[in-house]
Amino acid sequence: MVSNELKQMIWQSVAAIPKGKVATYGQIARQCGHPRHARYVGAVLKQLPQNSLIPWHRVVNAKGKISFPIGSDAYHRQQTRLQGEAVTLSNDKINLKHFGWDGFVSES
DNA sequence: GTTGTGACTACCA
DNA sequence: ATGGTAGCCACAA
Repeated sequence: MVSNELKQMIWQSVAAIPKGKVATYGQIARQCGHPRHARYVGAVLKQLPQNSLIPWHRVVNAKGKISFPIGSDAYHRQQTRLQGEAVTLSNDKINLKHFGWDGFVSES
């Protein structure tokens, strides 16, 4: 059964994202040893309970944007959480550089 | 076993 | 830069 262990690793990886930084689904998947499972990362985050301590809001797509339709409730929720972590957005785009597991990866 | 789905990506016009 | 397309792959029905 792959999904259980993968879920654990995903939670662990997401939880390891430093405050004020963000990572992409692809990075998380890669870090877990499953480079092609970016979508599954999203699926797992979706399953997280609202009271979860996992900082799911620090996970964005490869374009550095929130992976929700702009203006949607979910989008606004994540945006709010990010701003609460001192992360800002300019024109729906994350400003801070992405968190890289071996340092930092330049964006923009 | 087959089909549809998706909080994704990379590539190309 | 922006939008469309084609791979991708676990999961649920």
